[in-house]
Amino acid sequence: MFSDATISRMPLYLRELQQLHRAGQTRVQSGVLAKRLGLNDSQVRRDLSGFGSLGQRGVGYDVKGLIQTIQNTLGSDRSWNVILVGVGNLGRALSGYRGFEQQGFRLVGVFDSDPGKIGTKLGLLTIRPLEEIDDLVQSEDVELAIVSVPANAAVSVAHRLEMAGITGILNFAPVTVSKPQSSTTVVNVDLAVELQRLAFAVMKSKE
Amino acid sequence: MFSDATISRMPLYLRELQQLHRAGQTRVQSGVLAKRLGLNDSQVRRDLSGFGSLGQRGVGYDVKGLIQTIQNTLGSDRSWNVILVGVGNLGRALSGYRGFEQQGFRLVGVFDSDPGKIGTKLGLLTIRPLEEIDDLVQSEDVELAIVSVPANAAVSVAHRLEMAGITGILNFAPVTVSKPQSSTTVVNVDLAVELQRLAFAVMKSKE
DNA sequence: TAGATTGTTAATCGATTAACAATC
DNA sequence: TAGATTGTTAATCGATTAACAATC
Repeated sequence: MFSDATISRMPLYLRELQQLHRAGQTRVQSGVLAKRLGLNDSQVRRDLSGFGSLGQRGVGYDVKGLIQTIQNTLGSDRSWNVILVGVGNLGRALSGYRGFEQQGFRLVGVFDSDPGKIGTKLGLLTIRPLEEIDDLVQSEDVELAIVSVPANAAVSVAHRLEMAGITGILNFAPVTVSKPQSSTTVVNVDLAVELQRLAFAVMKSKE
Repeated sequence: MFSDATISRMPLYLRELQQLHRAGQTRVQSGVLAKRLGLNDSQVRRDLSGFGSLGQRGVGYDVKGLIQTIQNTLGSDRSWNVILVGVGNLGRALSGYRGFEQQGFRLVGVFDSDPGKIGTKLGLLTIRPLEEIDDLVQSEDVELAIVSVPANAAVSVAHRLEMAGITGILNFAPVTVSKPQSSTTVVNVDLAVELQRLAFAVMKSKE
């Protein structure tokens, strides 16, 4: 139904649509969305056509209806329980990141291996040892985990999460966590890699 | 010479090669790199072939030599001066992120619009008002900026950075900053979008 | 030499884009 | 009706992969 490329653009459409909705817009055209996201208008129509005929020719798309359809189809109408593993600088910032809860992600547990951190508070939550991951995943029906541990710990943490029944991992550790045989989905975000991508793209554009 | 897709994988190759180098490995094969990054071995050879014939048939690639070639070609043998604009939770975490300096990125200035923050310290640097961006970009030859301001400020900040002569922006604000007509390169990283991509991919895999 | 692995071509696959009939 | 914009097809473009000769 939807290609991987289309799926990965859906959160962007959703974000723009929600912004338009907040700004009081009731309709939007493919060209407008395309411009805001730096895409081609054909691409936007093609991406959205997967939902069926939602637009009105000559008029555009209904902002509210489109938001609801995307959310319904892709599961962001409900909330997801999330845990955070690794409470360093980045982990702390991620735990307080407003954008997550705004999209229906509920942080229900935070974990670290450092005995000095265990038992202390992070926001409203108490930092717990990794050994308690299984229990919480069971009791709270946790599906997603954010991993911000050091590189050398990431693979074993990912394995533990998988064993605990986590179905999705957002990995910020500077290693590619990919388990080809497993059913756990992983999205890797390496901040240093992103900055280097920028630098490389700048170099290339200067040629 | 290099496709965009290849360029965006280069930081990943570099990261794995540096890890192998630290671990004392002197040689590596395309299949090994592929496995670590979840890629196809043909793809790795094709990506690396852009540098010329660096491998030895029957043997593999020289780890150290490959690192140096990538760095030389793509400008990560030198250091880049970087500024940070927006000192919230995320900005603070980014300013202390070890991965940046390890790859030759030097944070030379931090800026915020909040008078309450201006003049206070962030690590070794003093937070300054946005008005001083131009001066610092000139005096320190700054090429890259990390933007972690609220969504509504991001576009005007990006514009200011562009005017100041910044050539690359790593944008963490939840808006797509793209200036089609400008020569400034932008890489957008929206953390909420990444988490949602994960959730959508999980939904899709469950179908 | 035999085995391994690269470099590179050609085939495949998937994603983007242009174009336009359908229709609001 | 005239103008605008969708939905969808067909064409294009680019990226991935399989395969294998070259060669260490």
